[in-house]
Amino acid sequence: MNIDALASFVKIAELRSLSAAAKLYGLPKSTLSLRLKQLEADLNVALFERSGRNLLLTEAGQTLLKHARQILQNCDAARAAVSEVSEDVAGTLRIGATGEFGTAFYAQMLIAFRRLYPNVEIELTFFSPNVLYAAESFDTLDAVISWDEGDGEGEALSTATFALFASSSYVERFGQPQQPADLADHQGIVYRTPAGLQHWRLQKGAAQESVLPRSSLIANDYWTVKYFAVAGEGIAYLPRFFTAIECERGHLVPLLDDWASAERRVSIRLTRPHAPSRKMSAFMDVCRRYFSPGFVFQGPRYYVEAIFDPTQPKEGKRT
Amino acid sequence: MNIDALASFVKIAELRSLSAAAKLYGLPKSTLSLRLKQLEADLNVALFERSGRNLLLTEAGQTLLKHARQILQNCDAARAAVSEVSEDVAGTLRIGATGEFGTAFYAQMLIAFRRLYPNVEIELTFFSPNVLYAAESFDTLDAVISWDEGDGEGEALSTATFALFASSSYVERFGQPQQPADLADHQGIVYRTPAGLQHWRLQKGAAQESVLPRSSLIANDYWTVKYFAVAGEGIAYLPRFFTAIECERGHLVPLLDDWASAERRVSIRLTRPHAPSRKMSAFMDVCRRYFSPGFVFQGPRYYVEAIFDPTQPKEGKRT
DNA sequence: TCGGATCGTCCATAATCTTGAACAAAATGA
DNA sequence: TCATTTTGTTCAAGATTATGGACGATCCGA
Repeated sequence: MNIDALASFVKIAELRSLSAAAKLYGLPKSTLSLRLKQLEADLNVALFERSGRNLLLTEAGQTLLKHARQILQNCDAARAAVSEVSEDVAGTLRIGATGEFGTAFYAQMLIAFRRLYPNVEIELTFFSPNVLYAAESFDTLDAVISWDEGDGEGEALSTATFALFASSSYVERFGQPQQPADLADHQGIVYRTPAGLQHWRLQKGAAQESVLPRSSLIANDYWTVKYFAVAGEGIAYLPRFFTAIECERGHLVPLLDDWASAERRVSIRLTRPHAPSRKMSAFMDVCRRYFSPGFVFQGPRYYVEAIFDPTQPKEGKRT
Repeated sequence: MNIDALASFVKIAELRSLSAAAKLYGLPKSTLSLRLKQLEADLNVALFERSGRNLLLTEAGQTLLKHARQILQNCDAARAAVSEVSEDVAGTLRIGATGEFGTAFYAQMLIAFRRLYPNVEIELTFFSPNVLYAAESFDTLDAVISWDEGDGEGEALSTATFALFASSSYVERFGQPQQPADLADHQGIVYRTPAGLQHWRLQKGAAQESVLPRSSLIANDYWTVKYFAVAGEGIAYLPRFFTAIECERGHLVPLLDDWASAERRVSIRLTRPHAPSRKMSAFMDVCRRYFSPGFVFQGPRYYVEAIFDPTQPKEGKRT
C-alpha cells in the first residue's frame, strides 16, 4: 500500500474525475491513472466502476475511501508530531563559554547536540581571558557554560581537575619528580592569565602546595602549553580531560598523579528568563548526557600527536 | 512519507538493529538503510542516534514510532476491510439459465458483474431447450435466471417482447407487410422448439393473431435465425433486445412494429436456502442494475454485421 | 594484542516508477 | 450529424528506488 497512491485515490474519489484531480493537484493524468491501477492491483479489487467516462466508487472503493482518509490524517499527524518535536529544536542557540577549552569539549558537546538536532544553528561566543566581554552581551545569549572554582550559579555539568603532565622523552631526560618540591628542579610550561602567571595549585588529601616552576616557555593559550609539553619542552599543568587522548596514545605521561588541583565545576546556566522551550530542554539534556558516565563521544577530536621525531610538530589547535 | 519506509523504521526500532531487522524480514540491509535515510530526509529529522554500532531512538524517533505503529495498523485494517468487502464476493457463482439468450444478455450481465468482482468464478449452465436438464442439478446452482411467459417464482429483472424483423434488402425485394395476414405471403425464418415450430404470437391492444408463416429456413437456434434474417432470407420473430444492435446499425428493420408478443418476464431466483452472503447480495445488485433504465453496458457484444455484400457473412455466434 | 565476525553505510547496476505524448472513446455544441 | 473538446488509458524515455557487493568501523573471543 502506497501513501501516494492512497492520496491519489482519495483525490480522484472526491472529485469523481481523474482529470479534475490531476488539474487540481498538479499531477499528470498518467501518474494518477497508474497509481490507481497499482492500488487496485495491490488490493486485488476494483475501486471504481468505469461507466462511460464516469468513475463510480465500488463498495470496496467506498470502504477504502474511509480508511484512506484516516490513514492520510494519521500520516499528517505523525509528520506534525515529529515536526513539533524537532521544530522547537531549531533556530539559533547562542552559547557563551568562559575559559579556553571550548574546542576541547564545548565544541564536541555542541557537535554531539547538532548530530541530534541538525536544524539548530549554534552561535558560540568564547569569553577569552584575553578579551573582556561586555556584560550586556549576556542578554543575547541563551546559556553560558562556565568553568570556575567556586559554587557559582547554574547547574553543575561536570567537574575537572588540573594535574601535571610531560612527555615520556622529557621524563627520560630529566627524571620523574617524586614530590611537589622536586618541581623546582624542573622546567615548567606555564600559562599566563590576565592577572599573571598561573600557579600550580596541588593537593593530596589535606596537604596543599602552590608551585610556580621556573619556565622558559610561557603562553596564554592552553593549547600551546599542551603542544610544548608533547614536544618535550617541560611539564605542564592541565585539566585531565584535556590530555586524555595524548595520555592514551602515550604522547604525555601523568606526573605526581596523586597530586591534583581542587575540583573545578563546569556549569551551565540559562541567561534569559523564558518558558522552557523544547530547544533549551533538548540542549540541557544533551549537555547532561555528554558528561554522564559511559557516554562515548563519536566524532572528530583535536589532540597533539607526536610523530617519531618530537621536534617535528604535526598540527595543533588553530585559534 | 512512505509506508514501506515506516514499516522498515518500526522493524529497525523494535529490534534496535538494522541487520537483525534485515535478517528477520528478509530484506537487504542496504534497502533498510536507504529507506531510513529517506525517511529522515523526508521528515528532516534524525530518528536514531548512532552510537558506535548502536541505534538509539531519538525523541523524534520515539514520537514517530508511536505514530508509525498506528498508521501501519490502519493500513492493515484498510486492507482487511477491503478484503472483507471483496472476499465474500469471491468463490464460485453457479448460475443456471433457461432459454437461449445467454450470450445476448446473461453473459454480458455476468461480465459486468465480473468487472466489479474479478475474484468470482462463474459457472454458467444453459438449460438448452434441446437438452433436458436434471432437476437435481438445481441443487448445485446458486441462482437460476429464467425466461418465461407466466408469473413464475423469483424476482422479475426485466421484460421483453418478441417482434418481427427483416433486412432492408428483403423489404426492398418483397415489400413491407401491412398487417399480420400479409405474413402468409412472406418468407419466414422459423424457430423450432422441442415441441414443434414456434408460432408467431402477435397482439395489438386486444387483437391477437397467431401466425405460422411458410418457411424454407428453419432452425432451433435463435442466433442462426437472426443470422439468416440479416442475410436477407426472410422475416424473423425475435426478442427486441436481441436485435437492438442490428437495428441500430441498419442491418435489420422492424416490421409491423405495433404488433408484438405478450411481455415475457426475465426473472431470477436463488435456488438454495442460505444466509444472504455478500457474494449473492452483490450479484443480485448487479443483476438489478444491469436491467435498470439508464444502465449502459460497456463491453463486448455479439451481433451480426452485414457488410456490403450480405451474402458474405462475417462472423456470428459460436455455440 | 590480533584475527575473525558483524555492523551500518555507500556505490554501481538492475528494476521500478513518473511523466509527456499519443490514442481511442465519450461527451458536447454548432 | 459532425467537428471539437475532454476523458481515461497506454507507451516509451527519463528519473528514482532497490539491491548485491564492497568497505571501514566496531565488537568479541582466543
